[in-house]
Amino acid sequence: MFSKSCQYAIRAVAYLAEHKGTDKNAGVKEIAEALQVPQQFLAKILQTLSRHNLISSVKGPGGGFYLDETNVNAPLLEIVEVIDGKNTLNACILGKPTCSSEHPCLLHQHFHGCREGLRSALSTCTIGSLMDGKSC
Amino acid sequence: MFSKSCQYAIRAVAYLAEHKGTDKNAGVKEIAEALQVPQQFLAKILQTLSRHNLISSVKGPGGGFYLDETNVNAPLLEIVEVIDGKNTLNACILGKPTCSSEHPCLLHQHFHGCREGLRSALSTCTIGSLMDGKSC
DNA sequence: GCAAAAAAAGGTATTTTTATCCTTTATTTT
DNA sequence: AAAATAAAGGATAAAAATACCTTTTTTTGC
Repeated sequence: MFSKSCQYAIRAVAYLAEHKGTDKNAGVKEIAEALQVPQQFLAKILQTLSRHNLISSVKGPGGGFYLDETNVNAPLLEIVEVIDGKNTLNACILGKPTCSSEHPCLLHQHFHGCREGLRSALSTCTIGSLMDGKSC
Repeated sequence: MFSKSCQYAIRAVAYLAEHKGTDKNAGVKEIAEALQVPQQFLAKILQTLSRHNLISSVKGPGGGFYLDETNVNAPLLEIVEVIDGKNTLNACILGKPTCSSEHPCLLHQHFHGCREGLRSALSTCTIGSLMDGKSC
């Protein structure tokens, strides 16, 4: 469903949300250790998120990543779209290019609801809403 | 969600089901062209399915793949398990090793229902039930 | 028996994804 | 100003997934 990059991205953002309010920023090293994921790989992902203004960063001593007041308003869906592409939640589960409600694949109806449920959760749930250990 | 191998596998089996009753067997070439997927890659997948007794095959002229009376009773879930592994429908959507109902990841509850819906469809729907162009 | 057909099997090649390394740039502290 | 810190960026490496090619085995029809 989601690539590892995307999984790491969502989890990293959740980490930032949970630690928002702390005065100090979270460095790649800290996040990677907390999530138990490869540090340099995560660094790339955080760069991408930062470039797309989904998270914020400061360089230098005491620097790291954090969420500003704009970041918290973005829905989680944007993370997915930035990392895995906008089509992730539209793709046919059997990879048929022609799959749609009009020309459903044999699993279409079973998967469609699932996908839309996820999409709506990811659209509704903002990055900020993950603060204080809340779920989506 | 499913690897391409698995997507091709399910679609190929569906093709066999739809063409069951025809007196002639379906060759790799025929199936690959019908599904618009790489022939040699599909050949490997069909081999695997055959080795696991999910489909049947005969070599030589007039040979090819078909479904026998045992094959038709297997649920589609077995295809998924053979190709992508038994854990496919249990894995956490965010890749957290510890994710469970007791320790849910932040998308757990939204994804859980989806996964179980799919699992139940794939368990209920046998290969044979795809004959006559039926869906799951 | 022989030639052709078609799957089985094994190996190789390509592409994509995941992961690491190393240098540069920006910032902060001393 | 110098040193330390941490992200940014570029290039490379390793692994996995996908795709292709060649040979072998089996079967069929002549």
